[in-house]
Amino acid sequence: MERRLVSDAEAVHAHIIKTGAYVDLFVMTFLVNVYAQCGAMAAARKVFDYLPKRNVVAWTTLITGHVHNSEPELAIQVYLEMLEAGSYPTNFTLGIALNACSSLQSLELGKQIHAYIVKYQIEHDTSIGNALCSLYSKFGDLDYAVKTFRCIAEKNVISWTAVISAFGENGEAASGLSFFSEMLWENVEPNEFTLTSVLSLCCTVMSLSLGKQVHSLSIKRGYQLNLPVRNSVMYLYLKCGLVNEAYKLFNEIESSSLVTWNAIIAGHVQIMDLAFDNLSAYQGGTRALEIFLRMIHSGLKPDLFTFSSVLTLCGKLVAQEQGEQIHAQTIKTGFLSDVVVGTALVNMYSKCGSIRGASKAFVEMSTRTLISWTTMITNLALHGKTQQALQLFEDMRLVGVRPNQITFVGVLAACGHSLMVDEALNYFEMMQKEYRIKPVMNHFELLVDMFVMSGRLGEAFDLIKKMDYEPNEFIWLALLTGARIRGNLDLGLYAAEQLIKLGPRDSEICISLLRMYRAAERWIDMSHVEKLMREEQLLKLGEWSWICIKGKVYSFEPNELSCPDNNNMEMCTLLEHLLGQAKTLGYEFSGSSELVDNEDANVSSRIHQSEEFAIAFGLLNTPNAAPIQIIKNTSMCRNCHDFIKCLSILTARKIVIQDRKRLHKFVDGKCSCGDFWGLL
DNA sequence: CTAGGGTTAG
Repeated sequence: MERRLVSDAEAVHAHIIKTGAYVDLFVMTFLVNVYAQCGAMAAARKVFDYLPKRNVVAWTTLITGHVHNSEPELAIQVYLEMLEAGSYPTNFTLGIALNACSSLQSLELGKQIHAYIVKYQIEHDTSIGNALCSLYSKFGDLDYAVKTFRCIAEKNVISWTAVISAFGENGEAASGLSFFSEMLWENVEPNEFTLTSVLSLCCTVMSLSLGKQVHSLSIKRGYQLNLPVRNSVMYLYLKCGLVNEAYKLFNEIESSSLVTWNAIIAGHVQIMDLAFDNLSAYQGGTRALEIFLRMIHSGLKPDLFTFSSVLTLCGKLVAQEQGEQIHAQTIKTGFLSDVVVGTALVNMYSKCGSIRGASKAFVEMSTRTLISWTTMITNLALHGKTQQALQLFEDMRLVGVRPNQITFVGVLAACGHSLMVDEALNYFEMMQKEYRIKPVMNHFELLVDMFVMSGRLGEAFDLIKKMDYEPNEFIWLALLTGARIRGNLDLGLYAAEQLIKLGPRDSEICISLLRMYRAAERWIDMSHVEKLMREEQLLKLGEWSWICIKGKVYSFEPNELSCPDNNNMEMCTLLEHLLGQAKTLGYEFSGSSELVDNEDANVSSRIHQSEEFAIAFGLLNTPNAAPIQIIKNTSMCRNCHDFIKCLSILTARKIVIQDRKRLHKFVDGKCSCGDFWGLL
């Protein structure tokens, strides 16, 4: 609704006085509402205080005004004042009072009001039931929210919308969608609120086909110009990869709101995960940064949604410089005190390679949620800080925060870094016995990896057979590689067979298969895989690295040192020079890049991996002591890894590389990954 | 004269 102007309210007020209508209770209650709707609560209260008489509608109007103007404490105060004055609340009053309870985050007060409702046996009333449903949903009690919904005698659109969004709020999007079909089955017409909510659920479950149906339904119902509906559709399309459709909607939205901008930025950040080997996804990241700057330029003020997304973006672009600028802005605007923004900040520093910055941000948070703790634990694990991660996990339990599945993924990853298999198994048991958490695929992946890495192939295989999930390619690949290295050909070939059944998706998997078959002298299988690589065009993942300097992203491809062109002459010279120096430190080119696995490879035609160019570019374009921060879409090879360890000594720079699988932080000749980076 | 749903973030 359009926000009214105070001057309009005053004009109405003057008119009422002139005509003498101020003696009329109905008219004056209307005036209270008018003042409330333009945010002038002091004036609203003054009019209320001069009312000739007070009835429950007048009280309710005042309470509603306070709730809508984000003054829930005052709303409850007035509600109590009303009870003291001897007025009985109606279903309208109780509904808005329950609303005040959820903004106040006071479940206690909500329960008191609920008790009153039960006492007078009015929980079947539609408006009361609706309010109760959304109250319990906001407090995370989905079961109770559904229960109250079921209690409603005559369910209307609002009841259905309330329960559908309750599922969304509590991470049960799929069930929410089945309630939507139940609603249609009952012939209840969805409105723009329902459709927006449902579109958001489609987005969560990434169901483009259903989303498209809902989109056309919303057009059929005449909501194609409704802004929230359009925002949701745009976000859905973007997140599902229909970038052009999303842009079209974005450009068509004339009075784009902050939510529109936030959604398009967030969507870009989301699709960066969609295709790691896709350059355009990363260009999407750059574009998101540009859109953010454009938004600022247009005079819109970023809010907590903007800041959370953009901080995540900076983490994904490994763009610490930008991240620090955003950090400063969150301080200036006060949004840093928001727990989601704080958590995003922790994540940003860590992903940029600064675990100290992350710890500092974490310690300085005034409140922490489960997600904040989990973020910090997972990131400590990412940096190879096993003991600190496990200690933080204990701290978290000590302050009474209950871990979830993802927390345990972080804990197991921390154990994995130090190959603490038995400790990991203890935590795995704790998760199931003490916390009744069902293991997910990630847990099995980490455990299998750990077993394999420590040579306990039998236990790895037993675990694979025991788990409730179909083993995925990661699992089989880990087993295959471990078996090959340990010379267990039977097990390795079995894993290879399973991988073939899954249909290898990329060249890294194919290369592992080739190695396995070569070790087992299975020449026919080898040629089969080679054929597959040719036919499916899996021969080589396009390989890139990126570096972000001053908000601009530069990308690099691998190249031969022997054929510099004008663009890379300076970089090639620098690399050549550093290569020579590295040799004096004992660096030796092993002759074969693991990715290429080419027996003909020899020292004279050493190929520079893309990250080396990115590093050279960084060295030439950043100040002396600045860290070099890079992203790479494939896994690093060992050869490059050795070279970059030397570079960290030679250049006295911190070098951070986020590759396809993990974070490498090179300082003084050492890497945080501990030199084994899994078996992929 | 008063209400009860919605979009974007970690």
